[in-house]
Amino acid sequence: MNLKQLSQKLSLSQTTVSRALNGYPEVAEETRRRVSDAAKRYGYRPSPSARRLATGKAGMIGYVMPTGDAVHIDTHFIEFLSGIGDYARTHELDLALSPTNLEDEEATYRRLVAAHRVDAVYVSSPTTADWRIRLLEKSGLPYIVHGRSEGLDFDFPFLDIDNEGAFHDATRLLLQLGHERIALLNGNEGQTFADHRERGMRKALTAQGLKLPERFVSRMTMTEENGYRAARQLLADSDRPTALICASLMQALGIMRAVGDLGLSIPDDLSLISHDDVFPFLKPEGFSTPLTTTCSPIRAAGERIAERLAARIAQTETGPVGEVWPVDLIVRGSVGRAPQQAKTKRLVSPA
Amino acid sequence: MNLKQLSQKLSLSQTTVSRALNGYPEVAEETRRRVSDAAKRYGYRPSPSARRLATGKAGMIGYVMPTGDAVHIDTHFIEFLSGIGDYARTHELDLALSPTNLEDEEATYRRLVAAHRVDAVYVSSPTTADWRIRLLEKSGLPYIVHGRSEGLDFDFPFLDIDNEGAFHDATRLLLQLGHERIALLNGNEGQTFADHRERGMRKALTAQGLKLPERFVSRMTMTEENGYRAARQLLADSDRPTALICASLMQALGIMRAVGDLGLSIPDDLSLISHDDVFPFLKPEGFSTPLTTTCSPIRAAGERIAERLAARIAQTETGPVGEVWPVDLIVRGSVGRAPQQAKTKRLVSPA
DNA sequence: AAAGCTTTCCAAAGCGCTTTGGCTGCCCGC
DNA sequence: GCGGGCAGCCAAAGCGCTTTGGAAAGCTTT
Repeated sequence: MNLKQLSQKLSLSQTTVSRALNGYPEVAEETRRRVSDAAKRYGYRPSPSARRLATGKAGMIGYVMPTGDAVHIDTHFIEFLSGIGDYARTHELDLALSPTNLEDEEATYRRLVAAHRVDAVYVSSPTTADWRIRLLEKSGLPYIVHGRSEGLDFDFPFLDIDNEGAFHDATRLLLQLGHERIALLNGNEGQTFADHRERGMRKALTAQGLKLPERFVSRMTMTEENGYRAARQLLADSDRPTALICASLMQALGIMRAVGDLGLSIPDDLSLISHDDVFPFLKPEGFSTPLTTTCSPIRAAGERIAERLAARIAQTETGPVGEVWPVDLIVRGSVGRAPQQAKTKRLVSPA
Repeated sequence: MNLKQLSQKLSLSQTTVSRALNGYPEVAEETRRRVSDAAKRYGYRPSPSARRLATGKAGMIGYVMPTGDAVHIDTHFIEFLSGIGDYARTHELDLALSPTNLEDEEATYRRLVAAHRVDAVYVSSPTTADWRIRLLEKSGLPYIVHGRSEGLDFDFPFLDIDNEGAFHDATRLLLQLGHERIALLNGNEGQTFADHRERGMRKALTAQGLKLPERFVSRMTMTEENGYRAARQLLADSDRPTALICASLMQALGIMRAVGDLGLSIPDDLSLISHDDVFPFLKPEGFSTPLTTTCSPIRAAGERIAERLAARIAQTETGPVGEVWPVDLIVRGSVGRAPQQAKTKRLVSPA
């Protein structure tokens, strides 16, 4: 069933039917109802290709997917993708993936821009002064950055969560509980989200006249393995931290294993807070010691980005609109008062 | 630059230019050369939407991506996707993802089939008597299964690797080295690939008059964590195996960690063979003890599947074509002769 | 030399939608 | 009672490609 057939059934012109269905104003309400009823009854679905040809839109949003040592983004990536898909599915949008290895990444972006096969692009995991953003900005192709980038001399549209605020609040909570030696297991340096989190933590510490010593911060690709390693090292020290904040549940898993291996316990010996991007397969509330988290569903972000991308394609959204989502701090069993021992030790030999 | 403009530059009709570019026979070689030269010079790229509208093909291959607790497929999935993309990129094909949660999976498939928005579909990780295959077979939509399914009453097109042969050969190698207590850390039951691997192993053992006791096989989602757990348990036993075969590098990582924790060494105390799907970020030859693997690049499979899918769309391939790729057994440092101790023990108290 | 093939090209008709540029009534104001 | 404005509809012209149904030219065949 196509437009022509449908319009004949209704004894209307294709124009009117098309307009009725697409919500144009110059059609009587009564007619619009008739049309959409009929469309539903006959199961009419407009052909995407025809629509695309007529409108000149590709009906696709593109993503350059780096494949290679970026494995740590996988789980996040899949979940984010799902969010995009949730929206795309219901809005005549498709998701086109352009895989690339890291060396060809720039070429792949250029091709994407030149070939004009996608209407919009999204960029994930931006780094400081990210060249991809600069490239897209010049190209004129609609885009949105998931995250932020610093050090660029122009503004750009983005969606980010308040990483700084989240880690600030988490740190403050630990301080209120009497912790003074708090360590950070962060993502890699240069990743904006990681830099922001560290900044948030430092601000909270500074507000209490405390510092974050370099031996208490460790930056890494956020895997379980790396979390384990870093935690082992950190906790082996006699002057070990009494609290730990980490950037992903994967790291948290590693940390908890390290804690177990060392015969320590959470939260008695160590308070732990992790950021949680919300994976359906990993629930911090289900951990043996339920985990306190700063929590922001990455999937919802994907959905929102798709929505905004659609708006940018339709030109309903323009300009360097930035959106920062607040992050919830959800307190569960993994945090507690600073252990007495630590206090004592500090009295004996103050920093 | 579109077809019309190009044909005017060449003083030819659109028909001829189109045919020249698409390799139709009724065009003189000389003309074809002129045309493709000009196309290159002017940077002509046919509009996908127009082509799609004219041909009635969607120009897309679809994949229903389950998101949820299937996290263990992530890394494989991304790598496979890259392979598909490698082909798709150069062949006017796009990859459309339809994310779904497990409950809606069937509905998502039905929608995909009904909406007619993709020309072909691929199915991954088939299980025994997989209903998705049955559904697609009925639908008439071209599809290919990555892997196999048993218990269906019809044949279907697939691409699979010789999982049975691979694990058969791996087991035989271990037997030749004198191992008699060999354990298996497999994927989940019901996953065809896992069943095939177990079968291959059993056959090799049976050929030597040996059995695979149930306490020596453990089936799991193939994560590092699960590998670690299973290995800890398996190796804690005084009657522990002298060799281990596992189904993925992730498990192998966990196993190696368990071996380290227990103060054992590879290959002196334990020989280890893993299957390797070949990830760019995880090289078994780079492990501290280089790992012996049965090896088959999953990315190449993705590429081949895209190629065959294209052929099926073009009707150059029809019928239930099955393709089984051989798997290489690559011997590295992680295997050695069975430890003497084991032999001795066995002499004292034979099974 | 006429008829019949081939080879090589072309004009034009779609594919199914959107959108431009009217056209027709009808109501309003004067 | 007449011009202007507006709501509601339509015919037709694309969008850029593929493909059908010739047609012209050059050969071969009888």
